[in-house]
Amino acid sequence: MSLSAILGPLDDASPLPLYQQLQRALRDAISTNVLGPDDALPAERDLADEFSVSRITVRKALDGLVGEGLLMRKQGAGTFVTGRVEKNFAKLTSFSEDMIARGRKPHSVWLSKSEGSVNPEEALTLGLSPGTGVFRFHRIRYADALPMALEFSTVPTAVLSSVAQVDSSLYEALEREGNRPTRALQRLRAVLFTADQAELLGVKPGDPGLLIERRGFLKSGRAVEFTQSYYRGDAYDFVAELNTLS
Amino acid sequence: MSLSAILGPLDDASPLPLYQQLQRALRDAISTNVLGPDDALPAERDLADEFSVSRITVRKALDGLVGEGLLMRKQGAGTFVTGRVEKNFAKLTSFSEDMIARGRKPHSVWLSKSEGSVNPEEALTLGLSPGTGVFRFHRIRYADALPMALEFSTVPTAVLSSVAQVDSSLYEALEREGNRPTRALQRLRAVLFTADQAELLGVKPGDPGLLIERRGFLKSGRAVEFTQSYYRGDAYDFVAELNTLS
DNA sequence: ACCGCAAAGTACCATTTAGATACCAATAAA
DNA sequence: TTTATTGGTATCTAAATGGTACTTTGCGGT
Repeated sequence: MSLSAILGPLDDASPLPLYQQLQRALRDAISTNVLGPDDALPAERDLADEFSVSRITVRKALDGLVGEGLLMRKQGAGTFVTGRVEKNFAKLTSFSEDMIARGRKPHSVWLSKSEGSVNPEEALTLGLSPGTGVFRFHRIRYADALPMALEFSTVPTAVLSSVAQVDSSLYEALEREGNRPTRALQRLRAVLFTADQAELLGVKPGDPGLLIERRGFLKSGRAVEFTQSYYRGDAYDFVAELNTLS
Repeated sequence: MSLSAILGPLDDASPLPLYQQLQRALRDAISTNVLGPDDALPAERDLADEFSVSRITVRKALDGLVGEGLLMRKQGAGTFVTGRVEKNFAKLTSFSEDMIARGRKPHSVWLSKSEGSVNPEEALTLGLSPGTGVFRFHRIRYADALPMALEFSTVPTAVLSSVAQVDSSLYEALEREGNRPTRALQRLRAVLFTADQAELLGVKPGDPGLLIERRGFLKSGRAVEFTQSYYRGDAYDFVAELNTLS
Protein backbone atom coordinates (compact mmCIF):
# COMPACT_ATOMS: atom_id res chain seq x y z
CA MET A 1 0.00 0.00 0.00
CA SER A 2 1.44 3.33 -1.01
CA LEU A 3 1.62 6.18 1.44
CA SER A 4 -0.11 8.62 -0.86
CA ALA A 5 -3.10 6.28 -1.14
CA ILE A 6 -3.45 6.36 2.64
CA LEU A 7 -2.69 10.00 3.23
CA GLY A 8 -4.50 11.36 0.23
CA PRO A 9 -3.27 13.80 -2.39
CA LEU A 10 -1.85 17.23 -1.65
CA ASP A 11 -3.89 20.30 -2.50
CA ASP A 12 -2.20 22.36 -5.15
CA ALA A 13 -4.65 25.21 -4.67
CA SER A 14 -4.13 25.43 -0.91
CA PRO A 15 -2.42 28.55 0.42
CA LEU A 16 -0.34 26.23 2.61
CA PRO A 17 2.93 25.40 0.80
CA LEU A 18 3.13 21.89 -0.56
CA TYR A 19 6.09 20.95 1.60
CA GLN A 20 4.19 21.94 4.74
CA GLN A 21 1.17 19.93 3.66
CA LEU A 22 3.38 16.91 3.12
CA GLN A 23 5.13 17.51 6.40
CA ARG A 24 1.83 17.57 8.27
CA ALA A 25 0.58 14.47 6.46
CA LEU A 26 3.71 12.54 7.39
CA ARG A 27 3.64 13.82 10.96
CA ASP A 28 0.08 12.54 11.26
CA ALA A 29 1.08 9.19 9.79
CA ILE A 30 3.77 8.87 12.43
CA SER A 31 1.58 9.95 15.32
CA THR A 32 -1.12 7.49 14.29
CA ASN A 33 1.41 4.70 13.84
CA VAL A 34 0.70 4.31 10.16
CA LEU A 35 4.46 4.73 10.22
CA GLY A 36 5.81 2.94 13.27
CA PRO A 37 9.19 3.38 15.00
CA ASP A 38 12.12 2.23 12.88
CA ASP A 39 9.96 1.94 9.79
CA ALA A 40 11.69 3.08 6.65
CA LEU A 41 10.01 5.78 4.60
CA PRO A 42 9.87 5.37 0.84
CA ALA A 43 12.91 6.85 -0.85
CA GLU A 44 12.77 10.59 -1.45
CA ARG A 45 12.50 10.04 -5.18
CA ASP A 46 9.60 7.63 -4.67
CA LEU A 47 7.80 10.01 -2.34
CA ALA A 48 8.20 12.72 -4.94
CA ASP A 49 6.57 10.48 -7.54
CA GLU A 50 3.80 9.32 -5.23
CA PHE A 51 2.75 12.81 -4.25
CA SER A 52 3.55 14.33 -7.63
CA VAL A 53 5.94 16.91 -6.28
CA SER A 54 9.64 17.46 -6.79
CA ARG A 55 12.25 15.78 -4.70
CA ILE A 56 13.26 19.16 -3.33
CA THR A 57 9.80 19.65 -1.93
CA VAL A 58 9.95 16.23 -0.32
CA ARG A 59 13.30 17.07 1.20
CA LYS A 60 12.00 20.31 2.64
CA ALA A 61 9.19 18.39 4.29
CA LEU A 62 11.56 15.75 5.65
CA ASP A 63 14.00 18.43 6.82
CA GLY A 64 11.36 19.74 9.15
CA LEU A 65 10.52 16.34 10.57
CA VAL A 66 14.17 15.49 11.06
CA GLY A 67 14.51 18.77 12.91
CA GLU A 68 11.62 17.77 15.14
CA GLY A 69 13.41 14.53 15.92
CA LEU A 70 10.68 12.44 14.34
CA LEU A 71 12.79 11.15 11.48
CA MET A 72 16.32 9.96 11.09
CA ARG A 73 18.26 9.98 7.85
CA LYS A 74 20.95 7.51 6.91
CA GLN A 75 22.78 8.38 3.75
CA GLY A 76 22.76 5.48 1.37
CA ALA A 77 20.22 3.62 3.46
CA GLY A 78 17.01 5.59 3.80
CA THR A 79 14.94 7.73 6.09
CA PHE A 80 13.50 6.15 9.22
CA VAL A 81 10.98 6.94 11.90
CA THR A 82 12.84 7.57 15.13
CA GLY A 83 12.36 4.77 17.58
CA ARG A 84 13.30 4.61 21.22
CA VAL A 85 16.93 3.91 21.82
CA GLU A 86 17.39 0.66 23.66
CA LYS A 87 20.27 0.57 26.06
CA ASN A 88 21.49 -2.72 27.37
CA PHE A 89 21.73 -2.15 31.07
CA ALA A 90 23.86 -5.20 31.65
CA LYS A 91 26.63 -4.13 29.36
CA LEU A 92 29.30 -1.70 30.34
CA THR A 93 29.53 0.37 27.23
CA SER A 94 29.88 4.05 26.78
CA PHE A 95 27.21 6.24 25.31
CA SER A 96 29.30 6.94 22.22
CA GLU A 97 29.97 3.30 21.48
CA ASP A 98 26.35 2.50 22.07
CA MET A 99 25.06 5.09 19.63
CA ILE A 100 27.57 4.15 16.96
CA ALA A 101 26.55 0.53 17.29
CA ARG A 102 22.98 1.64 16.61
CA GLY A 103 23.96 3.59 13.54
CA ARG A 104 23.45 6.99 15.10
CA LYS A 105 25.99 9.72 15.36
CA PRO A 106 26.78 10.68 18.92
CA HIS A 107 28.20 14.01 19.84
CA SER A 108 28.50 16.08 22.94
CA VAL A 109 28.19 19.70 23.78
CA TRP A 110 30.48 20.55 26.63
CA LEU A 111 29.02 22.72 29.32
CA SER A 112 32.17 22.62 31.41
CA LYS A 113 35.44 20.83 31.97
CA SER A 114 37.20 21.70 35.17
CA GLU A 115 39.75 20.60 37.72
CA GLY A 116 39.35 20.74 41.46
CA SER A 117 39.35 18.81 44.71
CA VAL A 118 36.82 16.16 45.64
CA ASN A 119 33.83 17.30 47.55
CA PRO A 120 32.67 15.11 50.46
CA GLU A 121 30.04 13.30 48.37
CA GLU A 122 32.52 12.38 45.67
CA ALA A 123 35.12 11.34 48.22
CA LEU A 124 32.58 9.02 49.77
CA THR A 125 31.31 7.46 46.57
CA LEU A 126 34.71 7.11 44.96
CA GLY A 127 36.52 6.09 48.12
CA LEU A 128 39.05 8.89 47.85
CA SER A 129 40.71 10.79 50.64
CA PRO A 130 39.69 14.43 51.03
CA GLY A 131 41.84 16.83 49.04
CA THR A 132 42.38 14.43 46.15
CA GLY A 133 42.37 16.17 42.78
CA VAL A 134 39.59 15.42 40.31
CA PHE A 135 38.48 16.42 36.85
CA ARG A 136 34.84 17.26 36.38
CA PHE A 137 32.95 17.04 33.10
CA HIS A 138 29.51 18.33 32.36
CA ARG A 139 27.91 17.93 28.98
CA ILE A 140 24.84 17.29 26.90
CA ARG A 141 24.89 14.10 24.90
CA TYR A 142 23.22 13.92 21.53
CA ALA A 143 22.23 11.13 19.16
CA ASP A 144 22.26 12.72 15.73
CA ALA A 145 20.57 16.05 16.43
CA LEU A 146 18.47 14.78 19.33
CA PRO A 147 19.55 15.63 22.88
CA MET A 148 19.46 12.41 24.87
CA ALA A 149 21.09 12.93 28.22
CA LEU A 150 22.77 15.28 30.66
CA GLU A 151 25.96 13.95 32.10
CA PHE A 152 28.07 14.90 35.11
CA SER A 153 31.32 12.95 35.46
CA THR A 154 34.02 13.04 38.09
CA VAL A 155 37.38 11.37 37.55
CA PRO A 156 40.44 11.42 39.85
CA THR A 157 43.35 13.33 38.32
CA ALA A 158 45.51 10.27 38.97
CA VAL A 159 43.90 8.31 36.13
CA LEU A 160 43.88 10.99 33.47
CA SER A 161 46.67 13.30 32.41
CA SER A 162 44.49 16.31 31.62
CA VAL A 163 40.96 17.43 30.89
CA ALA A 164 42.00 18.01 27.29
CA GLN A 165 42.40 14.24 26.90
CA VAL A 166 38.65 13.86 26.98
CA ASP A 167 37.16 14.73 23.65
CA SER A 168 34.17 12.75 22.48
CA SER A 169 34.38 9.81 24.81
CA LEU A 170 35.46 9.65 28.43
CA TYR A 171 35.95 5.89 28.21
CA GLU A 172 38.15 6.30 25.16
CA ALA A 173 40.36 8.71 27.06
CA LEU A 174 40.54 6.36 30.03
CA GLU A 175 41.31 3.49 27.67
CA ARG A 176 44.24 5.39 26.15
CA GLU A 177 45.73 5.76 29.58
CA GLY A 178 45.09 2.15 30.44
CA ASN A 179 42.50 3.07 33.02
CA ARG A 180 39.27 1.92 31.53
CA PRO A 181 36.96 0.59 34.22
CA THR A 182 36.26 -3.11 34.08
CA ARG A 183 33.53 -3.22 36.70
CA ALA A 184 30.84 -0.81 37.72
CA LEU A 185 28.03 -0.32 40.17
CA GLN A 186 24.99 1.32 38.74
CA ARG A 187 21.98 2.78 40.42
CA LEU A 188 18.93 3.79 38.49
CA ARG A 189 15.90 5.73 39.52
CA ALA A 190 13.04 7.73 38.08
CA VAL A 191 13.16 11.51 38.29
CA LEU A 192 11.30 14.51 36.99
CA PHE A 193 13.27 17.06 35.06
CA THR A 194 13.76 20.45 36.61
CA ALA A 195 13.24 23.54 34.50
CA ASP A 196 16.99 23.91 33.96
CA GLN A 197 17.48 20.31 32.92
CA ALA A 198 14.40 20.33 30.73
CA GLU A 199 15.59 23.34 28.81
CA LEU A 200 18.97 21.78 28.11
CA LEU A 201 17.35 18.59 26.83
CA GLY A 202 14.55 20.25 24.93
CA VAL A 203 11.77 18.68 26.97
CA LYS A 204 9.16 20.10 29.31
CA PRO A 205 9.79 20.60 33.02
CA GLY A 206 8.12 17.74 34.84
CA ASP A 207 8.74 15.25 32.05
CA PRO A 208 9.97 11.87 33.26
CA GLY A 209 13.61 10.95 33.15
CA LEU A 210 16.01 8.29 34.32
CA LEU A 211 18.90 9.11 36.59
CA ILE A 212 21.72 6.62 36.40
CA GLU A 213 24.58 6.91 38.81
CA ARG A 214 27.58 4.86 37.95
CA ARG A 215 30.76 4.17 39.84
CA GLY A 216 33.42 2.59 37.68
CA PHE A 217 36.31 0.53 39.04
CA LEU A 218 39.55 -0.85 37.68
CA LYS A 219 40.45 -4.50 38.08
CA SER A 220 42.48 -3.47 41.10
CA GLY A 221 39.33 -2.19 42.74
CA ARG A 222 40.39 1.42 42.46
CA ALA A 223 37.52 3.80 41.66
CA VAL A 224 38.10 5.79 38.51
CA GLU A 225 34.74 7.29 37.63
CA PHE A 226 31.59 8.68 39.15
CA THR A 227 28.98 9.65 36.61
CA GLN A 228 25.46 10.89 36.97
CA SER A 229 23.45 10.69 33.76
CA TYR A 230 19.98 12.08 33.31
CA TYR A 231 18.35 10.33 30.35
CA ARG A 232 15.22 11.44 28.57
CA GLY A 233 12.44 9.05 29.52
CA ASP A 234 10.70 9.47 26.19
CA ALA A 235 13.70 8.53 24.12
CA TYR A 236 15.45 5.83 26.06
CA ASP A 237 14.67 2.25 26.99
CA PHE A 238 16.84 0.06 29.12
CA VAL A 239 16.89 -3.57 28.25
CA ALA A 240 18.27 -6.44 30.25
CA GLU A 241 18.46 -10.11 29.56
CA LEU A 242 18.36 -12.31 32.61
CA ASN A 243 19.08 -15.96 33.05
CA THR A 244 18.33 -16.76 36.62
CA LEU A 245 15.15 -15.60 38.21
CA SER A 246 14.17 -15.74 41.81
CA MET B 1 17.15 -29.76 10.05
CA SER B 2 18.54 -26.68 8.39
CA LEU B 3 18.24 -23.29 10.02
CA SER B 4 16.66 -21.67 7.01
CA ALA B 5 13.91 -24.28 7.05
CA ILE B 6 13.08 -23.28 10.62
CA LEU B 7 13.53 -19.56 10.33
CA GLY B 8 12.02 -19.15 6.90
CA PRO B 9 13.40 -17.33 3.90
CA LEU B 10 14.50 -13.69 3.87
CA ASP B 11 12.39 -11.13 2.10
CA ASP B 12 14.21 -9.59 -0.81
CA ALA B 13 11.52 -6.95 -1.28
CA SER B 14 11.56 -5.79 2.35
CA PRO B 15 12.93 -2.32 3.02
CA LEU B 16 14.89 -3.86 5.87
CA PRO B 17 18.37 -4.80 4.65
CA LEU B 18 19.01 -8.50 4.20
CA TYR B 19 21.76 -8.61 6.79
CA GLN B 20 19.44 -7.10 9.38
CA GLN B 21 16.71 -9.57 8.56
CA LEU B 22 19.15 -12.41 9.00
CA GLN B 23 20.46 -10.86 12.19
CA ARG B 24 16.98 -10.66 13.64
CA ALA B 25 16.16 -14.20 12.57
CA LEU B 26 19.27 -15.52 14.28
CA ARG B 27 18.69 -13.41 17.37
CA ASP B 28 15.21 -14.88 17.64
CA ALA B 29 16.59 -18.37 17.17
CA ILE B 30 18.94 -17.76 20.07
CA SER B 31 16.35 -16.17 22.33
CA THR B 32 13.96 -19.06 21.73
CA ASN B 33 16.68 -21.61 22.28
CA VAL B 34 16.49 -23.02 18.79
CA LEU B 35 20.16 -22.21 19.12
CA GLY B 36 21.24 -22.96 22.66
CA PRO B 37 24.35 -21.76 24.52
CA ASP B 38 27.60 -23.19 23.14
CA ASP B 39 25.86 -24.47 20.04
CA ALA B 40 27.89 -24.00 16.89
CA LEU B 41 26.28 -22.13 14.04
CA PRO B 42 26.56 -23.49 10.52
CA ALA B 43 29.68 -22.20 8.77
CA GLU B 44 29.37 -18.77 7.20
CA ARG B 45 29.55 -20.25 3.72
CA ASP B 46 26.78 -22.72 4.56
CA LEU B 47 24.57 -19.99 6.02
CA ALA B 48 25.10 -18.00 2.86
CA ASP B 49 23.94 -20.96 0.77
CA GLU B 50 21.00 -21.76 3.03
CA PHE B 51 19.62 -18.24 2.98
CA SER B 52 20.69 -17.54 -0.59
CA VAL B 53 22.76 -14.49 0.27
CA SER B 54 26.46 -13.76 -0.04
CA ARG B 55 28.92 -14.64 2.65
CA ILE B 56 29.54 -10.94 3.20
CA THR B 57 25.92 -10.45 4.08
CA VAL B 58 26.11 -13.34 6.52
CA ARG B 59 29.20 -11.87 8.10
CA LYS B 60 27.54 -8.47 8.53
CA ALA B 61 24.67 -10.16 10.31
CA LEU B 62 27.02 -12.12 12.56
CA ASP B 63 29.11 -9.00 13.21
CA GLY B 64 26.10 -7.41 14.85
CA LEU B 65 25.33 -10.40 17.03
CA VAL B 66 28.96 -10.70 18.08
CA GLY B 67 28.78 -7.03 18.98
CA GLU B 68 25.75 -7.71 21.13
CA GLY B 69 27.67 -10.43 22.87
CA LEU B 70 25.33 -13.15 21.68
CA LEU B 71 27.87 -14.93 19.49
CA MET B 72 31.54 -15.82 19.77
CA ARG B 73 33.84 -16.47 16.85
CA LYS B 74 36.79 -18.84 16.84
CA GLN B 75 38.84 -18.64 13.71
CA GLY B 76 39.27 -22.02 12.14
CA ALA B 77 36.70 -23.55 14.47
CA GLY B 78 33.36 -21.87 14.03
CA THR B 79 30.88 -19.41 15.49
CA PHE B 80 29.19 -20.26 18.77
CA VAL B 81 26.32 -19.03 20.88
CA THR B 82 27.68 -17.47 24.06
CA GLY B 83 26.57 -18.62 27.46
CA ARG B 84 24.84 -15.94 29.46
CA VAL B 85 26.68 -14.04 32.18
CA GLU B 86 24.39 -11.39 33.56
CA LYS B 87 23.80 -13.14 36.85
CA ASN B 88 23.77 -10.02 38.95
CA PHE B 89 20.70 -8.81 37.22
CA ALA B 90 18.66 -11.45 38.92
CA LYS B 91 18.41 -8.93 41.71
CA LEU B 92 16.29 -6.73 39.55
CA THR B 93 13.68 -9.39 39.08
CA SER B 94 12.79 -10.41 42.58
CA PHE B 95 10.78 -7.88 44.43
CA SER B 96 10.40 -10.10 47.47
CA GLU B 97 14.06 -10.92 47.90
CA ASP B 98 15.05 -7.37 47.29
CA MET B 99 12.73 -6.11 49.99
CA ILE B 100 13.88 -8.74 52.46
CA ALA B 101 17.49 -7.83 51.74
CA ARG B 102 16.61 -4.27 52.67
CA GLY B 103 15.09 -5.43 55.91
CA ARG B 104 11.50 -4.88 54.85
CA LYS B 105 8.55 -7.19 54.71
CA PRO B 106 7.04 -7.62 51.25
CA HIS B 107 3.40 -8.47 50.68
CA SER B 108 0.78 -8.11 47.98
CA VAL B 109 -2.83 -7.05 47.73
CA TRP B 110 -4.73 -8.64 44.88
CA LEU B 111 -6.86 -6.35 42.78
CA SER B 112 -7.99 -9.03 40.36
CA LYS B 113 -7.35 -12.52 39.08
CA SER B 114 -9.14 -13.41 35.87
CA GLU B 115 -9.20 -15.69 32.88
CA GLY B 116 -9.64 -14.64 29.26
CA SER B 117 -8.19 -14.65 25.79
CA VAL B 118 -4.99 -12.93 24.74
CA ASN B 119 -5.29 -9.44 23.39
CA PRO B 120 -3.17 -8.56 20.36
CA GLU B 121 -0.39 -6.96 22.42
CA GLU B 122 -0.02 -10.01 24.64
CA ALA B 123 -0.16 -12.36 21.66
CA LEU B 124 2.65 -10.43 20.07
CA THR B 125 4.91 -10.19 23.10
CA LEU B 126 4.32 -13.76 24.24
CA GLY B 127 4.36 -15.26 20.78
CA LEU B 128 0.92 -16.86 21.19
CA SER B 129 -1.70 -17.38 18.54
CA PRO B 130 -4.85 -15.25 18.85
CA GLY B 131 -7.56 -16.86 20.93
CA THR B 132 -5.16 -18.58 23.32
CA GLY B 133 -6.42 -18.61 26.89
CA VAL B 134 -4.56 -16.63 29.52
CA PHE B 135 -4.77 -15.82 33.22
CA ARG B 136 -4.37 -12.22 34.26
CA PHE B 137 -3.21 -11.01 37.64
CA HIS B 138 -3.28 -7.49 38.97
CA ARG B 139 -1.93 -6.53 42.35
CA ILE B 140 -0.25 -3.91 44.48
CA ARG B 141 3.10 -4.81 45.98
CA TYR B 142 4.00 -3.43 49.40
CA ALA B 143 7.15 -3.09 51.44
CA ASP B 144 5.95 -3.13 55.02
CA ALA B 145 2.93 -0.86 54.80
CA LEU B 146 4.27 1.21 51.92
CA PRO B 147 2.86 0.58 48.44
CA MET B 148 5.79 0.21 46.08
CA ALA B 149 4.55 -1.08 42.76
CA LEU B 150 1.57 -1.97 40.60
CA GLU B 151 1.87 -5.25 38.78
CA PHE B 152 -0.01 -6.67 35.80
CA SER B 153 0.86 -10.24 34.84
CA THR B 154 -0.35 -12.39 31.98
CA VAL B 155 0.25 -16.13 31.86
CA PRO B 156 -0.99 -18.65 29.26
CA THR B 157 -3.53 -21.08 30.72
CA ALA B 158 -1.40 -23.88 29.35
CA VAL B 159 1.26 -23.40 32.01
CA LEU B 160 -0.99 -23.03 35.05
CA SER B 161 -3.92 -25.16 36.12
CA SER B 162 -5.99 -22.35 37.66
CA VAL B 163 -5.85 -18.82 38.97
CA ALA B 164 -6.33 -20.12 42.48
CA GLN B 165 -2.86 -21.66 42.26
CA VAL B 166 -1.34 -18.24 42.53
CA ASP B 167 -1.20 -17.01 46.09
CA SER B 168 1.67 -14.83 47.21
CA SER B 169 4.07 -15.65 44.42
CA LEU B 170 3.36 -16.21 40.77
CA TYR B 171 6.75 -17.84 40.35
CA GLU B 172 6.05 -20.27 43.17
CA ALA B 173 2.88 -21.37 41.41
CA LEU B 174 4.70 -21.76 38.12
CA GLU B 175 7.41 -23.73 39.90
CA ARG B 176 4.89 -26.20 41.33
CA GLU B 177 3.72 -26.91 37.81
CA GLY B 178 7.23 -27.24 36.47
CA ASN B 179 6.92 -24.11 34.39
CA ARG B 180 9.15 -21.66 36.15
CA PRO B 181 10.87 -19.36 33.68
CA THR B 182 14.62 -19.65 33.52
CA ARG B 183 15.34 -16.66 31.35
CA ALA B 184 13.75 -13.29 30.87
CA LEU B 185 13.94 -10.16 28.80
CA GLN B 186 13.35 -6.97 30.67
CA ARG B 187 12.72 -3.50 29.45
CA LEU B 188 12.69 -0.47 31.64
CA ARG B 189 11.59 3.05 31.04
CA ALA B 190 10.53 6.19 32.79
CA VAL B 191 6.84 7.05 32.99
CA LEU B 192 4.52 9.44 34.75
CA PHE B 193 1.76 8.02 36.91
CA THR B 194 -1.82 8.45 35.78
CA ALA B 195 -4.44 9.50 38.27
CA ASP B 196 -5.66 5.90 38.72
CA GLN B 197 -2.22 4.51 39.26
CA ALA B 198 -1.23 7.33 41.57
CA GLU B 199 -4.21 6.74 43.81
CA LEU B 200 -3.45 3.05 44.19
CA LEU B 201 0.15 3.79 45.09
CA GLY B 202 -0.56 6.77 47.30
CA VAL B 203 1.37 9.24 45.21
CA LYS B 204 0.40 12.26 43.16
CA PRO B 205 -0.59 12.04 39.51
CA GLY B 206 2.39 13.07 37.41
CA ASP B 207 4.89 11.70 39.87
CA PRO B 208 7.75 9.79 38.24
CA GLY B 209 7.74 6.04 38.01
CA LEU B 210 9.57 3.17 36.42
CA LEU B 211 7.79 0.79 34.11
CA ILE B 212 9.44 -2.60 33.86
CA GLU B 213 8.14 -5.02 31.29
CA ARG B 214 9.31 -8.56 31.62
CA ARG B 215 8.88 -11.53 29.34
CA GLY B 216 9.77 -14.82 30.99
CA PHE B 217 10.78 -17.93 29.05
CA LEU B 218 11.18 -21.62 29.81
CA LYS B 219 14.36 -23.47 28.90
CA SER B 220 12.55 -24.62 25.80
CA GLY B 221 12.17 -21.04 24.72
CA ARG B 222 8.44 -21.00 25.30
CA ALA B 223 7.08 -17.74 26.70
CA VAL B 224 5.23 -18.20 29.98
CA GLU B 225 4.91 -14.75 31.47
CA PHE B 226 4.37 -11.13 30.54
CA THR B 227 4.50 -8.73 33.44
CA GLN B 228 4.28 -4.99 33.57
CA SER B 229 5.39 -3.45 36.85
CA TYR B 230 5.02 0.20 37.71
CA TYR B 231 7.45 1.12 40.46
CA ARG B 232 7.35 4.29 42.51
CA GLY B 233 10.22 6.46 41.44
CA ASP B 234 10.56 8.07 44.82
CA ALA B 235 10.84 4.85 46.74
CA TYR B 236 12.71 2.45 44.57
CA ASP B 237 16.25 2.31 43.27
CA PHE B 238 17.55 -0.30 40.93
CA VAL B 239 21.07 -1.41 41.59
CA ALA B 240 23.17 -3.41 39.25
CA GLU B 241 26.69 -4.65 39.32
CA LEU B 242 28.30 -4.95 35.94
CA ASN B 243 31.19 -7.16 35.05
CA THR B 244 30.87 -7.35 31.33
CA LEU B 245 33.56 -5.67 29.34
CA SER B 246 33.47 -4.44 25.83
C1' DA C 1 12.07 46.85 -11.86
C1' DC C 2 13.42 44.31 -7.97
C1' DC C 3 13.39 41.01 -4.22
C1' DG C 4 12.09 36.84 -1.60
C1' DC C 5 9.82 32.56 -1.55
C1' DA C 6 7.93 28.20 -3.31
C1' DA C 7 8.57 24.83 -6.55
C1' DA C 8 10.66 22.32 -10.06
C1' DG C 9 14.40 20.59 -12.79
C1' DT C 10 19.11 18.71 -13.39
C1' DA C 11 23.42 17.00 -12.29
C1' DC C 12 26.76 14.99 -9.54
C1' DC C 13 28.74 13.30 -4.98
C1' DA C 14 29.13 10.18 -0.75
C1' DT C 15 27.43 6.33 1.69
C1' DT C 16 25.17 2.03 2.35
C1' DT C 17 23.90 -2.35 0.87
C1' DA C 18 24.87 -6.40 -1.63
C1' DG C 19 27.47 -9.30 -4.17
C1' DA C 20 31.72 -11.88 -6.45
C1' DT C 21 36.20 -13.56 -6.00
C1' DA C 22 40.46 -14.49 -4.15
C1' DC C 23 43.62 -15.41 -0.71
C1' DC C 24 45.37 -15.59 4.29
C1' DA C 25 45.37 -17.54 9.17
C1' DA C 26 43.85 -20.50 12.67
C1' DT C 27 41.88 -24.79 14.01
C1' DA C 28 40.72 -29.63 14.11
C1' DA C 29 40.78 -34.12 12.41
C1' DA C 30 43.02 -37.70 9.76
C1' DT D 1 52.58 -33.54 9.57
C1' DT D 2 49.12 -33.07 6.29
C1' DT D 3 44.63 -31.79 4.81
C1' DA D 4 40.17 -29.88 4.94
C1' DT D 5 37.36 -26.62 7.16
C1' DT D 6 36.64 -22.45 9.34
C1' DG D 7 36.79 -17.57 10.15
C1' DG D 8 39.56 -13.03 8.61
C1' DT D 9 40.61 -9.83 5.08
C1' DA D 10 41.12 -7.40 0.85
C1' DT D 11 39.63 -5.96 -3.85
C1' DC D 12 36.54 -5.17 -7.07
C1' DT D 13 31.53 -4.13 -9.20
C1' DA D 14 26.99 -2.30 -9.00
C1' DA D 15 22.61 -0.38 -7.53
C1' DA D 16 19.98 2.39 -4.46
C1' DT D 17 19.81 6.08 -1.29
C1' DG D 18 20.43 10.52 0.86
C1' DG D 19 23.48 15.09 0.35
C1' DT D 20 24.46 19.07 -2.26
C1' DA D 21 24.94 22.52 -5.76
C1' DC D 22 23.41 24.84 -9.29
C1' DT D 23 19.59 26.86 -12.58
C1' DT D 24 14.85 28.16 -13.98
C1' DT D 25 9.99 29.56 -13.39
C1' DG D 26 6.08 31.78 -11.32
C1' DC D 27 3.98 34.48 -7.75
C1' DG D 28 3.32 38.29 -4.64
C1' DG D 29 4.89 42.27 -2.38
C1' DT D 30 7.78 46.36 -2.28
